[in-house]
Amino acid sequence: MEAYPHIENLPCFSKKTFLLQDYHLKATLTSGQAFRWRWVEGSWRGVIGKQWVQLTETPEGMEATTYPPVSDWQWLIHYLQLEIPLSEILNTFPKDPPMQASIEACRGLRLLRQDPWECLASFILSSTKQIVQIQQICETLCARYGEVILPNGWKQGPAYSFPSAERLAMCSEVELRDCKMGFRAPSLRASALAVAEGRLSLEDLMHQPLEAARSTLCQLRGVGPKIADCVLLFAYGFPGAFPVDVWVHRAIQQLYFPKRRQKKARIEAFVRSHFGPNAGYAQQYLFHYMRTLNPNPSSSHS
DNA sequence: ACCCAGGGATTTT
DNA sequence: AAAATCCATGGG
Repeated sequence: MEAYPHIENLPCFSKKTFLLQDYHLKATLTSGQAFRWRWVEGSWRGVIGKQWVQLTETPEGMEATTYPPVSDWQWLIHYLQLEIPLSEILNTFPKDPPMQASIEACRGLRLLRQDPWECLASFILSSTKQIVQIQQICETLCARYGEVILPNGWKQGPAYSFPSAERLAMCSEVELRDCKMGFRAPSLRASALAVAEGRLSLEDLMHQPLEAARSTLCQLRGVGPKIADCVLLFAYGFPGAFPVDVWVHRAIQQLYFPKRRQKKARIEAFVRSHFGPNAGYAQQYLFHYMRTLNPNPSSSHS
């Protein structure tokens, strides 16, 4: 019996501290943009690409730990959008009471810049699902079809990468359904095949105008305007993408038109004209504000 | 125009 | 303990 494992068998992590200002880590990681961050023993743990990541808040900012070790941290800076001028963005928001209240409620909330495939796949799975269930489906999918990143990366069990389009394209519809995704299975499979066979280039979308990228995404099965705009905003960073889900719809209705109910077209016209050049950012602040205001939707319809 | 198709935590009855 | 609710896309 050896008292200690051989030193060469110990996982080698790398750590780096980041000075942060105006960064609301919890709101950023739990506001329905990404589905794989978990609060474990005082830190946020997740997987970005093929890196296991642990983020621990400190008085000055944040300590990041990653496996396998890296020397260049640009990928993390980019994912977390650490270096964007947030206050300039917030200054472009409308100076109305709902937006100012939203800023007050979650100042420091940022839009992540996620991998396009993971983002597209996750939001195909998100339709008609609540955040908890989306998390569960993603977890199952990763455990079955992702690669092991770190054998004990979670509190219990290994951390997995998000499965590639190529890997998911090899799955049958039945295998995907078995991950509890129901009628979304054929949609996920179709998009995985389109990417794997090169019929859809997720890189190309980055260089296209918003409208063109949106119409490309909307041609995919299971992708409507809401899911398309989520991908355009959370993976590509199109500042004008504005996903309207029931929470945002409710926010607009209740905060901007409390007197009488507006038709859907009226709401759509309003969001297009009202929120300025960073409408997508504004949407994320409204979304989070609305959820903190009223966490249980069933008791709030009127 | 309506109804359904997974599902499972959360909330209401 | 049982029943209703949530959620957004496509198809009949």
